[in-house]
Amino acid sequence: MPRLRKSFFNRSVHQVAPELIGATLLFGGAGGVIVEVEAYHHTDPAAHSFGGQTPRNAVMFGPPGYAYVYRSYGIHWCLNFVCEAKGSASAVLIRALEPTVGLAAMHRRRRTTDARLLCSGPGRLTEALGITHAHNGLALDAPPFELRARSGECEVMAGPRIGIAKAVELPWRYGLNGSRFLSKPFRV
DNA sequence: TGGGCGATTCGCT
DNA sequence: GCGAATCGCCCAC
Repeated sequence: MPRLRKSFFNRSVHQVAPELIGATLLFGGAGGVIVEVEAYHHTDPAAHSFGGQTPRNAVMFGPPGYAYVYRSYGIHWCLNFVCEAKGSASAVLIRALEPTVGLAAMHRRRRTTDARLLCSGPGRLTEALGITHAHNGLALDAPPFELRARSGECEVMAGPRIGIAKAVELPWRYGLNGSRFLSKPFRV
């Protein structure tokens, strides 16, 4: 499994997002296989970067291959990977993992014994991995991040994104077909 | 300077 | 399935 380098992210979010399904994401020695992501493009009304650069979304306007972490609903942290060329302000939201590594630490941080509730949702997976605003802007190809490309083929589903009010119809949510660790099932 | 809102989760029904 | 919890960010005043 080759390690993902910054050049992997220096492409269209619509290429990168489906290729992240099946890849392995580790943070500080815990994590698993990415089973669900969403693409956000700077021309997209639902993207944080749509309204221009602000202190909050500044990382999205920087070079690709870095982590953009923001707070959602005043409670949860959400993890994004910055994509495309510097200034294009496009990113992939990581929505769910199949937990495989560091299970004990993730169960402790999530205070649950149910493996399906560890990383099945953007806020859940950041809590399980211990990711917060302190990690905003970190490079994805250096510790504590470790990203590895998927080893074989896998069946990727596409569908509408979740929890947004604008551009609801765009099918920019991607998931691993049949995974039990999706935050919500894909409509067939 | 203040009010409204959000890429969510969880518990209760 | 539904609604409360909860607060930083952004824009309008």
